Amino acid sequence: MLGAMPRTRNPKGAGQRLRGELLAAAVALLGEHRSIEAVTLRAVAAAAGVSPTAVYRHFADRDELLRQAIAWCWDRFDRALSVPDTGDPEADFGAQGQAYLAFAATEPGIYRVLFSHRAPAVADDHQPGAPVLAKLVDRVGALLARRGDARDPRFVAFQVWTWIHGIADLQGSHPAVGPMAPALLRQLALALDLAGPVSRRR
Amino acid sequence: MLGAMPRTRNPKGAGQRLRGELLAAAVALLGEHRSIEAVTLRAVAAAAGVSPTAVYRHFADRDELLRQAIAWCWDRFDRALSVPDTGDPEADFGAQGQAYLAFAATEPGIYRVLFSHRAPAVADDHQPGAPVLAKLVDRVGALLARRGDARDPRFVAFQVWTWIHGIADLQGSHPAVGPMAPALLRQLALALDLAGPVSRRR
DNA sequence: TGTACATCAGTGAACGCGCGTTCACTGATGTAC
DNA sequence: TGTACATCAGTGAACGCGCGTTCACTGATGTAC
Repeated sequence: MLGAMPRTRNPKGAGQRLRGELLAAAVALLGEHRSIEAVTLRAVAAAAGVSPTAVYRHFADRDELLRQAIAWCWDRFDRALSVPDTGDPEADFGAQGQAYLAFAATEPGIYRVLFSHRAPAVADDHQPGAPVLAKLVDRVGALLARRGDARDPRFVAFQVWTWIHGIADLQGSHPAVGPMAPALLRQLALALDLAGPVSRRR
Repeated sequence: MLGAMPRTRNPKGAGQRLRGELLAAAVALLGEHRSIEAVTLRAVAAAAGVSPTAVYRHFADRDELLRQAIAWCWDRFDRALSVPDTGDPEADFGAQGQAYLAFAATEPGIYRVLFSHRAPAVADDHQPGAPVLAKLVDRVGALLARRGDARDPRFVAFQVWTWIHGIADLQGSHPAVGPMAPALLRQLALALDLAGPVSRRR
């Protein structure tokens, strides 16, 4: 890929340019290998068309390089999930679900890496996925309020999240799930009484 | 662990004993590292208290050792899912769901490894998880029949599977999901009309 | 019963390789005079 | 305008390490005579 062309050295003030190229290369390799450990500093450098030692001008070590690459992935995921508010909570919820599954379908390796972390014993706020989850809780809260549904938004949000995560994760590894994903998403909203006629639950 | 004690050499006819010990060690390491690539032949040998070369008496190479270790994991998972048929499909379904989540909770690393494979372009029957899925389709079929529910058992089984996989996977990485798992499982059956009063769906 | 020997479980040294990291360096370029 | 120099992007050789795999071997033990 990038390593193929000889790559012209950056001009004097533009040393930061390589930093971005290294991060982009690391993210690409994370997606390809679907794993953090399999991404080597030397491979990232080679993909950016640069010698391994050049990496140390921008990152303290391999660990920092990969930590920042993963942070960049979270950022991309978070941005992919930012669907505009149209004032129709039901439609917005569906759009966000589609955006979630679309990201996981387009970047299955990266999606897997994002959720491959071991459970750290920290508060929910420090979890890397916290902004994503918060976004979901808000959306579900707005939707329940609009529908006059008295269920706990947090619990319902976890129902939505666990289910959509299962669809997202399996569509990347089980061939039958991918084509089913849109139907599964539609039925998810119905089964959880988040779309269609307001039901008995209050 | 095993490597600590000096280990007495197996008697003449019992060369196969080491084979089992190596597989057990490999499975343990797979669970610890939550990844296939991170498990080295040398580490497996050391855990079994044996020199690296001894592995080659039982497996052609590292690849075969790990392939067989993973097959053993599938077998364990499949056996964990074999809950007895009591004649009450509703209760059996709940028991199997609990068994599924219990396995993933007890062996989160192994569960993750089992579902970490890239999607191979083969028929469903050759998928490693095929027996598990087949078991689920059967159970769901029996349950729908008993409840006089005309939905497609295969589709409902995929709804169940994606959701339960999401719960199982996230309980191993997100601290808030674990304690919620039993409640999520109960509500799963209700939301999908697989428990409680038979609803409008036919 | 005693002994020679084939069998068999497992060892240990060695290989080439890719890894992360260090260190001293090169050479183009903007800037000060 | 010309030139010396400091700055800065990036290199290349070298290190110690753990990896998978090979090869020739060791030494205990069951068995045949």
